[in-house]
Amino acid sequence: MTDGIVQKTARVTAATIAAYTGLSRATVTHVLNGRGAEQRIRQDTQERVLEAARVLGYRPNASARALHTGRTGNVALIQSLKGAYLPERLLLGLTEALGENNMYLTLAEVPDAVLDDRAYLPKVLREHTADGLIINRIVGIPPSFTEAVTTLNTPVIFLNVNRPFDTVFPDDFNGGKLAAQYLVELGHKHILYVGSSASVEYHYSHVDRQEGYRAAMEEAGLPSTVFLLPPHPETDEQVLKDARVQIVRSYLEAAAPRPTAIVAYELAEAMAVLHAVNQMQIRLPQDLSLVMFHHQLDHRFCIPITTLCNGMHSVGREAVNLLLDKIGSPGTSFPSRVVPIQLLEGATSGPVPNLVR
Amino acid sequence: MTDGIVQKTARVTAATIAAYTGLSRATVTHVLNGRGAEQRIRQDTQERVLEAARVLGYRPNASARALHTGRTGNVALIQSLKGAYLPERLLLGLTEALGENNMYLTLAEVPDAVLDDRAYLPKVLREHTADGLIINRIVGIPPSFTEAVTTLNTPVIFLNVNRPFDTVFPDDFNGGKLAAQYLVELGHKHILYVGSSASVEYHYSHVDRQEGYRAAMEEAGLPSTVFLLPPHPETDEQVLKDARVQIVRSYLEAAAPRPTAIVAYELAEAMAVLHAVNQMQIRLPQDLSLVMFHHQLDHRFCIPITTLCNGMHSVGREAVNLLLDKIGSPGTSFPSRVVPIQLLEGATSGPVPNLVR
DNA sequence: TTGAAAGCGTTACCAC
DNA sequence: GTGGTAACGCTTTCAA
Repeated sequence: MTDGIVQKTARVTAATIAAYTGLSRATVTHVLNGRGAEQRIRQDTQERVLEAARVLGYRPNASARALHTGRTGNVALIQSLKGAYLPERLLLGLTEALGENNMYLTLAEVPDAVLDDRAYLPKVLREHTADGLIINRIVGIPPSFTEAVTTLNTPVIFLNVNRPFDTVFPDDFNGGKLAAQYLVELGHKHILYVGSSASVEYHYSHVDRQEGYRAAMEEAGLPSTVFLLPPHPETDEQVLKDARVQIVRSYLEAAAPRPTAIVAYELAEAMAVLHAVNQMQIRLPQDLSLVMFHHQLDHRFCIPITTLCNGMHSVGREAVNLLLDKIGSPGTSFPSRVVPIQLLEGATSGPVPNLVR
Repeated sequence: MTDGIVQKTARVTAATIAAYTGLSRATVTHVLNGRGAEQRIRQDTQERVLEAARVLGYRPNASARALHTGRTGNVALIQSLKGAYLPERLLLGLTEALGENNMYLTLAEVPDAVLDDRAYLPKVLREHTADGLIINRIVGIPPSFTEAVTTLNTPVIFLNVNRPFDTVFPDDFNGGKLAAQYLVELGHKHILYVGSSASVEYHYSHVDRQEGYRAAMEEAGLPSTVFLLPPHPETDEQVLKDARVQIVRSYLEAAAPRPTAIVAYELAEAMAVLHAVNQMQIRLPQDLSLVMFHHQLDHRFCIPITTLCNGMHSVGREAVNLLLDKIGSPGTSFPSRVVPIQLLEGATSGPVPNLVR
């Protein structure tokens, strides 16, 4: 039982293997890193090393390697603690692409207070922890923060904001066009866009989706109508008092002619429409088509809402590619990558009702 | 302009500061680590060091520190790539609690194929990358994987599975009880539990929620009725053909007496009920109360569904606490921590209709 | 083929 | 108060 001795040993390093096999540290690491053949190390020696590593339960120390290579193998995702937009698909795209490059994603959430305080930098930026940074704050990034980050001489890219360089974001303008074009194609003439009001400055997509819709309607020679709901509530108390269903209902009841199709800014607006329409005995998709922007065709909704999918999986993958490019050529700026939005047909959209056609 | 020289220098280390200030490396690190007073270093010397660090843009190298201290400051979250259950609240709880301990969360998603292959361990387990591991696979963890992980002599805990030791999970049994008790309290006598069938072996909560419901009904001297839907679809094509709304509707139309309240296993079941009920002109909450299990009172649903909240934020925080305990006393097993489920009242539940009362 | 040795940046102990 | 120095575990170059 040769391995009885080492069973409980705390740390197994390359040196442990060297001692165990009676070889030198260099030989061991050569074999361990697959450079055995290159270094013309005897086959049986190689096997001896590998076997020892297995028996001893050797696991290379990532910190030590990082110290030597200057690469941590980590990418940090930085975002605010509260207002984070982090759909699973995005996370999946990020980790998947990083995994393919033998890297990890480190989550570094930052309290809003810290983000806004010019003087204070979060720990992840004060240390040298990651080979690159991905900034995923949706709401306006304070310029002071952006500035602080860019002076850091660590490669940085941004996610889901509209910037000309070093950024990955979905093509919401063409997404808006696509939504309208799809409905026009189905024969709809009265297509309503339902957005959310107070948020025009909040995120570029509020503008872009709407503008895309307008552009497509104009191209089709159709009138565009935009209806903005009050911003959706943020606390549990507010949401209980929320009257958006009522507001949509009043609007639709008064609308003449009543729209036969609706483009909703996102899930919250689509749900307001859905509930209002249910109360009014309007059936989807027979009487009304409903499409919305979302990050996937959500299976949990049972009756899936036709979705303009903002391709968060691709956004994640592209972000990694862009960041790796930046890590490869430090200091260079790359043009932003705009990810197309795709239509995923659900069960809430169809041809225009006969009545009108 | 003294800092003109160092502007573009690639790496700034403690040695750079030492050279810049003309002090020794030791003095510099003493000051940098706040041991200045303790080491009785002159005030102006300290300021000189701090100023230099600021000017030079010094950021300590985490790998070097990790190498020395033996602690990486990272915790790895391991889960399958596809079937991941990762609500934002959980992530928030994890990163928040880790942040308070100056640690980071590293995401290591693992392809299912790898998880199931006995021989192959994912990179994150083959290396020494993190101080502890959190395993978050919902569906049955292959025993071979669990075994491989526990022989790793890195502290490991599990999340959202039902194990007696080293695990954090929500108290779904008492959650089920709470759901029923709440509705009984409101005067309901005919309370239906709607679950999902094929998944009884899939996750303990399928059993526990249902059993909790049964127990509470029995205690109240009321009959319990369980209706199981076919498992919810996984692909976009299947979801379009999904007939669960129809199934719920048929069931409710035939039910005598018709339930006045429903406990849904989770969002997918609640949505099936919601759509069916809408089609049948049954109003929530006047004619029917609906509650479901979920990780938060979801604001995007506009009409929020009364929720049995499985406290993912607390689960995340507790998980970190437990893991830090394990890191503190390696080798020890701790009893699992069961996080209570809380009722968040939405707009879909209320007193039993007068008719019956 | 194998071994010796330097160095990555940090910390910490021990002299001065 | 301050400075030298060893050690953490790994990689890599150069000799033997």
